[in-house]
Amino acid sequence: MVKKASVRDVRRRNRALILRHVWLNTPTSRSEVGAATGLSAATVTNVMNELIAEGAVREGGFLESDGGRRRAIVSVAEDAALVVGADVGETQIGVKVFDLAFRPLAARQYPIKSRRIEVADARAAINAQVVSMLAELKADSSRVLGLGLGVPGIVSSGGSLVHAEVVGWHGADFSGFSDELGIPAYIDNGAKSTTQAEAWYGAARGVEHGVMVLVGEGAGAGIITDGRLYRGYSSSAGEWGHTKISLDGPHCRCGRTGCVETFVGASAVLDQWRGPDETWLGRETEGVEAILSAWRDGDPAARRAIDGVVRHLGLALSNLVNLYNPQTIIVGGWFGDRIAAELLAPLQAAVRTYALDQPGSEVVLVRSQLGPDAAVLGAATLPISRLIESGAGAERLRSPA
Amino acid sequence: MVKKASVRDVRRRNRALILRHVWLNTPTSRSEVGAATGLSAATVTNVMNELIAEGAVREGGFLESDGGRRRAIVSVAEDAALVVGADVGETQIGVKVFDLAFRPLAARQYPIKSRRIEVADARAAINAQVVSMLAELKADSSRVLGLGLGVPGIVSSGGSLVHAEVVGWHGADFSGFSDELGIPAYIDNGAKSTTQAEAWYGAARGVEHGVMVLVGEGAGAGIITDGRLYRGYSSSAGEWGHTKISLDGPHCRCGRTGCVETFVGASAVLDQWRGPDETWLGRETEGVEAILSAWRDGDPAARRAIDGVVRHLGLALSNLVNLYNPQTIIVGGWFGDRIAAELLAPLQAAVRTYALDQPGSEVVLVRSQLGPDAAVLGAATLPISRLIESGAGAERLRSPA
DNA sequence: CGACTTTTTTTCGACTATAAAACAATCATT
DNA sequence: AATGATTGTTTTATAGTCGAAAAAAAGTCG
Repeated sequence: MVKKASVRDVRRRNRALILRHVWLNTPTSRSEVGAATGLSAATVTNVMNELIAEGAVREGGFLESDGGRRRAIVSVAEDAALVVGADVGETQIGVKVFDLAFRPLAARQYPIKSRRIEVADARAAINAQVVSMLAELKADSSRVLGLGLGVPGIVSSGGSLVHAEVVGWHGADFSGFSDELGIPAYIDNGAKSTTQAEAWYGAARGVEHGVMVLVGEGAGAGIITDGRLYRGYSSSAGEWGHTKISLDGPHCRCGRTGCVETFVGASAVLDQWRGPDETWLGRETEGVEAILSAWRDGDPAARRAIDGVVRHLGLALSNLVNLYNPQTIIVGGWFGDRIAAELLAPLQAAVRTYALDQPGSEVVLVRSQLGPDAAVLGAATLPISRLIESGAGAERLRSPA
Repeated sequence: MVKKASVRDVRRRNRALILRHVWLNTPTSRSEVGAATGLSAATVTNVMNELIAEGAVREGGFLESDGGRRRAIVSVAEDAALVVGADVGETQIGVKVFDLAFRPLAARQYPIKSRRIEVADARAAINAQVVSMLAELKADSSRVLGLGLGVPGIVSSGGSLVHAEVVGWHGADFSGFSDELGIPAYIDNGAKSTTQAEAWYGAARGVEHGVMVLVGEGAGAGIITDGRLYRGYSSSAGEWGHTKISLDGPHCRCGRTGCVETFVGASAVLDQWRGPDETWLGRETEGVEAILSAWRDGDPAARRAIDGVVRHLGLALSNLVNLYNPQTIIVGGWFGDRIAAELLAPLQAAVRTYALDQPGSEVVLVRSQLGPDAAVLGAATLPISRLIESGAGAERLRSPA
């Protein structure tokens, strides 16, 4: 329900508004912030000087004048702290260290061999990578604002338990993370954090109501509502990959049947092309290039399979259109992006065919822009997002840099 | 995106908070309001006296004391204005006049014979009913705070155009309504307004994240998110009845195939029971009682059909669970309510089978509480909802009563 | 050099909520 | 019946908020 408000809330909100604009448009100026937020120049000056004093924003240099006083440049205090993003994917764990302007300072990959990684192993791997990267950068863990972690499952109980049926995690405990590293940790579903990245820096910039779908081996989605991620009662909203578009259909690795994943996931499509006997494990990307090439050459089996993807994906997306009424659908994921690159127009046509006229005619499909790095980048937005929304009283920012 | 805030917004919000509590808990007292909203006694007194001066709230009488000063009663100024609710259903148009405490003062029904009513006819019928009811009540149209209208379709363009593919309305224009009657009109999708009614007075009271489904001839849904109705980009979100759970399947009246409606709608189920040759037009409710009775008697065909409803409805609901992650699902609509009355437990079991473990285990199914009147009641909440959210500077309330 | 423009800061007024004190009205107990 | 405790409501004083307007700063241009 709506909570009561007081004058303090006004400040918190406007601080967040200003900080957010600086972050997403750095470098900028006070007058620009005023125009963009609608706040008066007086308030902008007032709040900005607070933020500068606290170390979240840096002032320096001027923009050229065109007939008046020069605008003083304000920008993110990029060296005030570090932020770490980590993403547990299906084939690897990626970890990156960024400065506060999201420039990457170090990156590591940790391959997952067995498809099903144990929770303890994942935690240990991430811990080890972070420790070694910080050592390499000669940075103490106290300089790190936070660690954002994207996981391939549902995050519940305030971000400590992870449920990922497809990799065998049932209530995996991630609560001790921050203690072990001495860094505040924030955990979120990987599809959601990837969506957050596209919303800040990619194809979903400025989108108020949108859906991002990630299609790879499996299928996930992130929902943007009023410019924010939609979470639902316990943060698991948007689990599109296991919605059902068929009453029976192929078996899914979640143990059920008819899931979207089993129609549009990469290996499902490859199996449909060459039959289930030929195994693609470990070389799915090759397989996808092969089927696309065969499709371009007019191979009938490839044509059937690709047509099937467009039809099934179009249908599954039309359900999202009817239910969420988005203005934009961003198609991503390594397989989804390949499909979108070749077949965006037919896919959009399929969506409009299956969706109701009114929401269907308004929705526009676009490709994702950030590519495979989005997951780690998105994970790194978690601590920043928290910082901005809290209005940034971050003590960590004031520690010596 | 988030808008800037100022001290005025604080007042608007707290006014809305107080007014809302008075409305939904009338009669109440200042101290109760303070406890419920978290606002200080001083603020409550201050705002409440404004509301009383403006005519939205009435003071009178006292509650018994149990060891202190008596609480002064404050309540909705029920006779300060009238409000009209109208609902265009599939078989009839219902219109009711309420006072501000939602006590019904007059009610009318207008049967729709041809299944497909013309827009002009619907407008004329509603206008005529409203005029005659007001005459009967000896009330001038200037005494009416507003007319809320629920329609069986998508409402766009700020509430003036209605798209209802299944009744043949493509961009039907409802913009002149208020002028003709001299009453401010508010239009919304019928499923949404019904959901609003259950949220205020029925099974969805206090639900922050919920889904209400309405199953009759067709199927609709209203989504509650953070205690408010979810609308999406152009207010059409929640069109669950035409999401697809099958790749081909039976033809739907929307012109597509595989829609949820074609599996769980009343006539679809009756057709499945007795074959498409027996027509149930005009006696669907009889038919439903007949099939339920046959089902209780162990009739195999009825058993198959009812099992099918539970399975298909469970599957279609599980998609909503995965996508919206609700804490509660309210099952309503005339057919849905009958099913829920007999088969709520198996239905919940089916939902949990098909949904992912985590969101599935948390969701609870309940029956709707308000019955068929909810649609008209919900429509009447539209002007009140607007009044409350605006913080109620309503001039209409000050006109002589 | 002076007029004009643009950006930023300062000053001041209008509103808000709340804590604390004051006031009001009741009950319970002696 | 008097007294004190308790509960509800109003008044008063205070701190914090934004924004309009004035002032100041720092340019451009003729």
